[in-house]
Amino acid sequence: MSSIVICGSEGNIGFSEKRERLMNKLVEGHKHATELKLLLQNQNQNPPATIHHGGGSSAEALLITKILRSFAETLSVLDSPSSSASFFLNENNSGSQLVIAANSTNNDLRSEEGSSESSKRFSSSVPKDRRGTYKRRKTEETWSNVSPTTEDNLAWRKYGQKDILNSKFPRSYYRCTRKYDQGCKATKQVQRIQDNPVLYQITYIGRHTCKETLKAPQMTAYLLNPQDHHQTPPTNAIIKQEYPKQEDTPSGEIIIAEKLDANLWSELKDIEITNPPTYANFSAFSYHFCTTGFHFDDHHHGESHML
DNA sequence: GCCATTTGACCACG
DNA sequence: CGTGGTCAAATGGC
Repeated sequence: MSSIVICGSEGNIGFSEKRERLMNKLVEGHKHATELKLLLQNQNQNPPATIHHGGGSSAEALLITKILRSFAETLSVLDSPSSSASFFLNENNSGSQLVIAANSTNNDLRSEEGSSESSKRFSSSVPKDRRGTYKRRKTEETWSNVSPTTEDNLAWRKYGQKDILNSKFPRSYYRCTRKYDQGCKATKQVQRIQDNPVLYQITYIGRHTCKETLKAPQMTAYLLNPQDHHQTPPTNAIIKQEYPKQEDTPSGEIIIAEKLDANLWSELKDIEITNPPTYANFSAFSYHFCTTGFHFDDHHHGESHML
C-alpha cells in the first residue's frame, strides 16, 4: 500500500451526517487499535533486552501498524474537503499520513470555528522597539498533510501561536531551527482539525535549504530520494525534534496516538526497507503533486475547507 | 545561565 | 479595519 489517490468528488452535501458518524466510529476504532498496540508493546518490552526499535513482535506489530494506518488514511479522506483535492499516503515519517496536494484555490489550515479566548497576560503599555519591517512571503512552495501526530522528525522551532477566527484550536507556527544558522526558510503551521481533533493539519511552507544532520539515520532512507527533485518539498531529513509536546492536548488520546506513531514509524521502516521500490514509487508520485507558488489569500476561499 | 516556548504587540495584506 | 503571520520580551525548564 504505497500510494492512494482519491480524486475529490463533488459536493456530497447530504453526507455530512453520515460522514460524521463514520468518522466517530473510525476514531473509536483507531483508539482501540492504539490501545491494543500499546498492550502488545508492553508485553514485548518487559523482557530486558529490547534491542529492536519499537519493540513488539513483528507479526502483531505489523498488523496493528497496518490497521492503524488504515484508520488514519480513512479518517483523513473523510476529513478532507470534498472539492478538488487529491490525497496521497505519505509514509515518509511518523507513521501514516496523507498528503493533500494543495490545489490552487485552497491552501490552508483554516477551517474550524468558534473562536474566543483572550488570555491576555498583562498588558504592558510599553511600546517595543519595532523589529525591522518584515516581508510576508507570498509565493512559496507549500504542501500539507493530515496526520494524527504533529511529529515529523524535522527540526522545528516554534515561534508563534495564533487563535484563528472560527477555529476552535489555535494554529502554531514553526520555523526551521537552522533559520539563522543557514538561512533556511522552511516553516510549517500546525493546526488541529476541529471536526476531528485526533488529526492535525500540517502545512509546510518553503523547503529546507539547510543541510540537516540526521537524528535517526534510518529515517533518512525514507525521507526523500534525492533523485526526484522536480519539486522536492521537505528535502532533508532531520535531527532533532524541538517540540516534545503537543499544541494542545485536551485528552490523553492524542498523546497515545503520538507515542504510537513514533513506534509506528520504526516499524514502518522495516516494511519499507524490505520494499524499497514501493517507497521510491510512492515518493516520486506524491511529490509530483506538491504545489508551488502558493498564495496566502486565505480570506477568499471560505468554501474550501476541511469539514 | 542558556535555550526553547509562550504570548502580546506589531505589521502586511485583503 | 480585521485577520493572520512574525517578532521579541518574558517566562520556564534544564
